[in-house]
Amino acid sequence: MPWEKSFDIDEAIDRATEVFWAKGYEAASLADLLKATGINKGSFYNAFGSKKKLFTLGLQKYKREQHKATLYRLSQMQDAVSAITALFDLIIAQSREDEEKKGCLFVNTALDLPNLDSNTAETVSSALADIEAFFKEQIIRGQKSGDIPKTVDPAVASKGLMTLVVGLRVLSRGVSSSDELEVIKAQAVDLIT
Amino acid sequence: MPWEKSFDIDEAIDRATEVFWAKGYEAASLADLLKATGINKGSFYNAFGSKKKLFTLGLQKYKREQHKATLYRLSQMQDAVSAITALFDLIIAQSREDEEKKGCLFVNTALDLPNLDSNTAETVSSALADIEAFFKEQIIRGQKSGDIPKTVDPAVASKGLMTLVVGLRVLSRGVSSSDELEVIKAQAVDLIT
DNA sequence: GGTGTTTTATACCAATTGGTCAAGACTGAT
DNA sequence: ATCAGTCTTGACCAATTGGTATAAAACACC
Repeated sequence: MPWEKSFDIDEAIDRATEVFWAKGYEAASLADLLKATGINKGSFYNAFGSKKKLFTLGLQKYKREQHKATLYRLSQMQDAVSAITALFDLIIAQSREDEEKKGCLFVNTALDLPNLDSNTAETVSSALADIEAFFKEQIIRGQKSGDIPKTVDPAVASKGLMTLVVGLRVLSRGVSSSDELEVIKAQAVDLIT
Repeated sequence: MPWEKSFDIDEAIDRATEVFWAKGYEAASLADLLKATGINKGSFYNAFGSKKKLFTLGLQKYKREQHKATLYRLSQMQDAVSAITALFDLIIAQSREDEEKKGCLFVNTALDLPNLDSNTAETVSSALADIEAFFKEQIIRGQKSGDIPKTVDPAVASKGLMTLVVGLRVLSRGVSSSDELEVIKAQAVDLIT
């Protein structure tokens, strides 16, 4: 009976998320979002209700489809040290290709948390907790297989590695070059060997 | 001959900087700045010329009066390890007292660099470079006095410590509790012992 | 061909954005 | 007392903010 939606809602969310990602929630204007998604203002509010709802939607979609998927893929690697270094390599590669210097959606949002709602805070916190948990699991796995010394404290080192990731993504937005990011990766490797 | 300014310009800059600090450059509205400084719009433009100029002014003033002064004070401590751990203690203490969750002015600005001018980028980069240089000097000093093992690479570890500081300040804005920040400090100490 | 729905386009809204300007208020020197 | 020079004040500006409303047109199913 009804007319099917003529635009791909999922793709519209992705396009909008990229705008939020690059500019931040506040600075991403409605005009920006409409241009990026290519849909009309009326359709926009019909489909998403408000700017904030779309942001929340995009954040959760990203977490589900990109973030978790990436961590899972890395956790399937043969050995723990490879999995850990692969995450750093991935981030550095992304930074190198990231011409808009968007950085990381979660880190960008994390720094903006005091100006956002508690709902968002929880999503971001749990995303970062996922990264920490990934590191912790890999460290324990590495210790079982003998690749990582028992002297490393998984709880401490995993939080340290997560913090390095966060810092890395900040620096990648205009402070440090790829070469410098490699040094940080070297430091991360030092932590677990 | 002229009528003296009825407000303290230095204090106005400080007040304004706190607003930029808490909200970011874009999100800090003119109305916010006027309310915080307590001066009138006309006087504002008469004194500072524009929002951007005031931001630049505040950033440089902060760097000069707070940032550099703190690093210098810490570098005067008796031993290198104390100096390094004192910086982390200071940051954690600041985070605990920071009820507005402002975080760090430079880190906040660093993450916003793609949306700001190259002038700002340079100021922020050099502020972070100062932190890295501080760590490097202290590590070298610690190695001379035998407090820090020679196996530590000053160039790598100093960048690692700086990255940890940056990450810490992001997490302090709503993700991690003070206790968790202490764990990160423990990781930092591990790096140089 | 209706019916129900979604699209587009446009106009509109109050509030806020950063910024300007002229008029008046004040001071110190003459 | 007056004058020059600076400061403060408040009105004013166009543009933009997120969001609503409304019309007509486009479409799919029965």
